[in-house]
Amino acid sequence: MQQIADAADINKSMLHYYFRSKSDLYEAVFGHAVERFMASFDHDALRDADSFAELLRRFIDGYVAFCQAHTDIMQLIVSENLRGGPLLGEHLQRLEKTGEKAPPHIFRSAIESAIETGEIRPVDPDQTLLTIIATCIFPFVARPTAQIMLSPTASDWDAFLQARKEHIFDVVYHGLKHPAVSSPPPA
Amino acid sequence: MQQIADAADINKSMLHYYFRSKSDLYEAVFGHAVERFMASFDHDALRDADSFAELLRRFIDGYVAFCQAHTDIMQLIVSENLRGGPLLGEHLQRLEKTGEKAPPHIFRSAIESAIETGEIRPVDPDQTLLTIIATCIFPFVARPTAQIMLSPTASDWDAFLQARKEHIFDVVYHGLKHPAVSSPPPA
DNA sequence: CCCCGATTTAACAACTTGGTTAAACTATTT
DNA sequence: AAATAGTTTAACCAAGTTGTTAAATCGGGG
Repeated sequence: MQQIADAADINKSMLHYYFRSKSDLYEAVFGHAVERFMASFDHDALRDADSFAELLRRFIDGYVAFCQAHTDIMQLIVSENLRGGPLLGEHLQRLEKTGEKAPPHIFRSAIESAIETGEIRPVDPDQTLLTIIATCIFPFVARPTAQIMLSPTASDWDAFLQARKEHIFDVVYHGLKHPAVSSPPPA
Repeated sequence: MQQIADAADINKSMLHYYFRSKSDLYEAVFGHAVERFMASFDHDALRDADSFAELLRRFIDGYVAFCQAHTDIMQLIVSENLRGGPLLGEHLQRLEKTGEKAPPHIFRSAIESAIETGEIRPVDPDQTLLTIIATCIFPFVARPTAQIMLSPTASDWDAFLQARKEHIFDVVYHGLKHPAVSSPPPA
């Protein structure tokens, strides 16, 4: 608490004044992180995409960029997940009530639409969503290992991420789209 | 240390007797976890696969199964990664010296071969490896969130993982293989 | 001007932590 | 039987933890 107060350039007593206990403080911080994290699913560029391919590309770009810019937030959320995440329940359900639709649900329904129009193969939307998120987030979660085992050194990390966006889109979209046809498959 | 000693059903003094300090103990445990984790890349079933598709399928099955059976090991490794992983360097390099080839490298060269034979498209092996690992591990890293936002409740978690193996193979292999041709592409 | 909330300061209490120490006891080996 | 390594017990210490308390200080609005 002392260190937190110092870093925030306020007084330790003030911390207890506004946040009764350390766990209260953590919960507040975590709630803030969850909101920002969820909001990252839902930026304007996603709304005016004329194809699923375009939507997917923008989603990947935005998502990786968010993790890149706010590594701390992402780490906090992953960390809470690793712990078993007792707080996740409350906060996620709170967001589902507040916003009409939780951000990831938007993308999921986009997947379902794309299946109906025949742009992509019939896949499980949940699994697909998880796959996309996983490929975007994981480099940040396992960054030290990735940097040791794969080629990228710390210096060209940004370049690696740039290439990653393209790779994810490339592999995932090829993995989802209908093979060699652009129209819906035979019923 | 007291709790650890109790859980191990030994005496607290014994812990300091064998492991001088808590960080020594942690390092030993972590090293053990790394070895087991790396070994999971390298099981016999991988060696006699007659196609990249079969290799990929077996790798995914084995990897998800490992995470399922040894969640604690995986959590420890991910956790250390999140912390910035100062220990990862030593242990990973130690393994690279010991074993002739680090396990993930085997799979990477398999990707390269499959590219040469034309079974799959020319993709970045590093990125591809990271993608496959990410899709396998991430459900465990983000399990609480996944269970809240996606359909699976705790009871059918195993069924979800079973379906996940198939989904990963389905999407990733479709994403990698050459579209509609089984022979190498025109030079 | 005075009051009141926000803020600071500093000391303090209760408790947990990692780690040490010394003495006694046990089992095995020589 | 004697020596030795492993093991237990229990008390203890220094440092760090969260959290509390009370008094002093500051700043603005009625």
